[in-house]
Amino acid sequence: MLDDRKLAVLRAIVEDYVSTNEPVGSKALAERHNLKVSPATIRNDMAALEEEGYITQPHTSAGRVPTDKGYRLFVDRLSQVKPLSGAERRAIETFLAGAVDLDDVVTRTVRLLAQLTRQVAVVQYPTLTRSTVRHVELVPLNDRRVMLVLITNTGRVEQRVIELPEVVDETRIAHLRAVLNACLDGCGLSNVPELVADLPERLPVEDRPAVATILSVLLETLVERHDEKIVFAGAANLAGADFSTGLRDVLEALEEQVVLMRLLGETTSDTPSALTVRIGSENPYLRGTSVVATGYGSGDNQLARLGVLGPTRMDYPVTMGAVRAVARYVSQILAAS
Amino acid sequence: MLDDRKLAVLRAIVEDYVSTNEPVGSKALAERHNLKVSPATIRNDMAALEEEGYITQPHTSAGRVPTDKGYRLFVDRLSQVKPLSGAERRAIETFLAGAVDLDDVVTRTVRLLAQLTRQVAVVQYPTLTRSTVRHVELVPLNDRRVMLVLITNTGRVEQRVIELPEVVDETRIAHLRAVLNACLDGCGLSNVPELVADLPERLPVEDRPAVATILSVLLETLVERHDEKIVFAGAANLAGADFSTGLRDVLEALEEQVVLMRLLGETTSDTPSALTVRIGSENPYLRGTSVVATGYGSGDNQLARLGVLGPTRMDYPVTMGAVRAVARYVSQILAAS
DNA sequence: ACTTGGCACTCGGGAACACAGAGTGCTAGA
DNA sequence: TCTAGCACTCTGTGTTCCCGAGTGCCAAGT
Repeated sequence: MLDDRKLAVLRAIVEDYVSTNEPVGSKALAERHNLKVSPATIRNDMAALEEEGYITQPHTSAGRVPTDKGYRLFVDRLSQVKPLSGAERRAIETFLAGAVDLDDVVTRTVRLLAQLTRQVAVVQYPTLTRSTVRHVELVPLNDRRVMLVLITNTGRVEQRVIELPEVVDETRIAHLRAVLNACLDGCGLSNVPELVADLPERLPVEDRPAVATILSVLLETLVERHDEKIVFAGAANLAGADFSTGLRDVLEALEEQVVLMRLLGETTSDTPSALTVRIGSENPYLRGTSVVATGYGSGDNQLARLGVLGPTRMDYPVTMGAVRAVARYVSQILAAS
Repeated sequence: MLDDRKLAVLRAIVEDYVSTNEPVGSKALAERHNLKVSPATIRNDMAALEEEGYITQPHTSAGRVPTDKGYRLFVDRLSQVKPLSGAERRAIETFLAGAVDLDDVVTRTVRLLAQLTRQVAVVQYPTLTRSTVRHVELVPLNDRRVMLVLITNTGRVEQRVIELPEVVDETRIAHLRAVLNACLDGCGLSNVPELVADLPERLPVEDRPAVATILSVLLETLVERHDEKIVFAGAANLAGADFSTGLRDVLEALEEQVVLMRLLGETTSDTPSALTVRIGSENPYLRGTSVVATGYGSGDNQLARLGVLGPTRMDYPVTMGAVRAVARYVSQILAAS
């Protein structure tokens, strides 16, 4: 049904439309791409493509525009990810290398990605669930308060101030800290609940109320942060583009953690580092936008996801190249630290 | 030059224009506000107001629109801050009370303010400079690495992983921690550099390289975070409004920490908790927007600033009321913790 | 000295209209 | 199967026209 030339025509339409933002007609196609055939022939092919739903015309007697289905075919079969230039790679590397802590890595990554793609970049913080405890710290603030600091192997630090039910002196706090660390050091966060389950029983009875309080806060920390933090950057890049769904909706979605989460999508367990492309109506919310995302993290344990969000009319090969490259570099940085 | 009636006319113009977003004419004014005079009289007053530069007409034979100068007069002399309703107050209180840590307080505050004012809310993190050290923690990660955690009295936690120049065993780390805390506990952050200056000399010579490394990172942390973190929310509220300067510029400014900082302005030392209103061209960048801001923090020590950013055509009394109220509540919350 | 009604004037914005140009679909011929 | 030609259909643009809101000014009234 779709011979090679028709596919070439579709590719040409997508490329032209992406670069010009104007419906593309048969004549312009024949001129710009050397397809070796006349506009009339192209018109026939276009009619076929439209019949199949890959392209559409905004109104009679205007050029054609790719549909979501057309972009999908383009991404799947007609294009290949465009690698970054050497200069860009070096820029990424040096920019990310300057990060001082996890927060900084994430902030730099999201800005970098926004600048590179000229789209809105979205980065999820490394997830807690798959990371392990590196250290638990209990810092006495005064005799009724301690600060709980949880440090993970991904460099993430969670802290909470805990109001104790009774006065507990520092040596007992220190003891508890030692016990906690002995118990949890190096363990996966998801195992923490079961590991601390019998802890109160192994401690002096007079400490139990305090321990119970501390443990409940600890568990709460793990649970609450389970819905992960997500940041974005590059909202200014939305100003130019026009969204079918309206700019307001997009901005609202960006500030809604949950929606953003859904848009980035789940890391598919089989091929975690694969690029996910969701085009237009394939998205759960925000039908008018496309999302290019991928997991990142060192090797086998994927930490979280990052990607960009933009209009369906985007340069997929370049965007995919940038997302993939940034994901690799940030994985590398995180693995090193 | 400007008698009471002319001022009343200006006030009416501002109020009408803010609520309708359309240039307001003499007839409509005479009808809606009971000014007891005829449209012709109002026209004369309007001519005088325009002469003085308080209002302007977009084109001949359209109604009048306030100028920045007009809004300025309105804010300074013709309006008073509108207090929030009881329901709103309770909503603020309960919403902010649920915060678990500093991050959470800031996030909740900025969202709350955005929702309350239907503008873009901006909140600066409590500044480090005026806060004091509550605790310094050194956590050995392995024999060549420690994590430095700095906890301030404002609940802020800074952490850094430090690569040591040589292997240092845990007891020596523990000792150093004790020394650091003895030295710094309760001290203002700005005093830290001088306080630690002679520290290496007071320690065994073999520890000095490690100590020097740790101290340099500590000082770096203080300096680097000196340019404060700023967050915003409610960008979606920009979608409706029209900015003379273009939406893109506003969005860019929002993501540029430095610009945002300048927009929020400095806390004036004499009356730190006063509301600052910058209208249109009074702003350093972003001439087309207005900023309503104020300092927050408990009592005499102001911690940072918060405020909202919107079009010059904004409801100043309501916005000012919301900003003031939120600043008070968040100050209260921070003082309690 | 202000205020008011009347009146002519100005301009923006919407409706109606024509028109050029791009693009298409179709058909007949190579 | 491709190509050339042709008639057709739109959109977008430019033009014109006109209504109406709103103004400025003047002369009369209080």
